[in-house]
Amino acid sequence: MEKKQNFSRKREAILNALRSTTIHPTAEWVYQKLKPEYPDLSLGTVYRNLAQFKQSGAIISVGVVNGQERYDGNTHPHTHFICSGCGAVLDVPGEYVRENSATLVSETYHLEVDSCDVVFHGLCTQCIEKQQIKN
Amino acid sequence: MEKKQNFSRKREAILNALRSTTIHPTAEWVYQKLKPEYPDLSLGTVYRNLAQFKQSGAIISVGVVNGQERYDGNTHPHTHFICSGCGAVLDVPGEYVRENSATLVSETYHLEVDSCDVVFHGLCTQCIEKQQIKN
DNA sequence: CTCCGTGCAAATACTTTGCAAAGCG
DNA sequence: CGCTTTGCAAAGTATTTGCACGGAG
Repeated sequence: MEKKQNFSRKREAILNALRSTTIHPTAEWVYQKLKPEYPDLSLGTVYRNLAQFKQSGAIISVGVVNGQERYDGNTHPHTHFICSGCGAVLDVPGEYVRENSATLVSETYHLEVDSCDVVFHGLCTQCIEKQQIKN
Repeated sequence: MEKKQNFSRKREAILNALRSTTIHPTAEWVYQKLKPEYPDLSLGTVYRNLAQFKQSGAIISVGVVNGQERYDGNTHPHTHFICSGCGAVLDVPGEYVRENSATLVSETYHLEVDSCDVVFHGLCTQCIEKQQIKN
C-alpha cells in the first residue's frame, strides 16, 4: 500500500527548482532560490523533501562535494565531472563504461549491481584559466 | 621548498592501518583500531593526518558514505562497489572504463581531467542474503 | 631553542528531528 | 475531521580548529 501524499506547492517548487537547472544544487541553493517566492520556506522542509524525492527516485544524489550533498533532477543515467577547484558539478554527455560491466561485476562477485556511476575529476574551464593567471 | 616533517610513530601507525585493510575505513575506525595501542591518541590527530595524507597523495578518498568519509590506502586507480544496504565499500578488480575516456572528455569539453572514478552501487552478498530471509 | 606533532575541548558545518500549528481533501 | 506538510528551533553527527604542552634535533 502506497503512502498517500498531499499536494504541496512548496514540494512542487523544490522539484521544479531541481529540474530547471544543471548545476546540481545543494539543499542550501534550493532554499535560497525559492526563498524570495516563498518567504516562509524553511531549510528543514527543503531537506525533508529532497530526502523524500531521493528515496522515491524522483531525483538522485551526485554525492557529497566539499561537505555538501549535490542533487540532480535528471534521473537518466549520465556521467558527471567534478571540479576540484570550485566544486562545480557538470554533466558530461557520452557513454564511458564498457558494455555489460554491471552484469559482469554482478555475476563475477555475487553482488546485486543496481547502478554504475562514472565521475571525472579535475579542473573546469574557468579554474584552468584562473590557474594560468596565477602562474 | 618542501615542508619538513618530523617522524611520528602515530602518523606512521595511521598510514599503516589504512594500508593493512581493504575495508576503506572511516576516521573513526582508524581511531578505534589504534586506540588500544596508542591510548592517548586523539580523534583530531587522526583527522589531521588523514587530511594531510590525502593532500600529499599518500592515500585517497573514496567519497562520503552515509555521512562519513571513506579512505583508501591503495592509491592505484581501481574500481569500487558500495553496498546501499550496509555501507560496505569493496574493491572490484577489473577495468570498466573505455580507453581514452579521460583524454576524450578533456579535449571535447576543455577540461583538465585528472582522474576517473567508477563506482558500482547495489547490495553486497551478505545484504542479498539478509533480504531473502526477510521475504 | 625552535619547530612540528598532539591532546583536548570548543567551534563549525551540514543535516535531521520533535513538536505544535496550518493545510489539503 | 484525519492525515500530511511545514516552520521553527533544538538536537545530532562528522569534521575542523585554537591553543598550550611535549618531544626531537
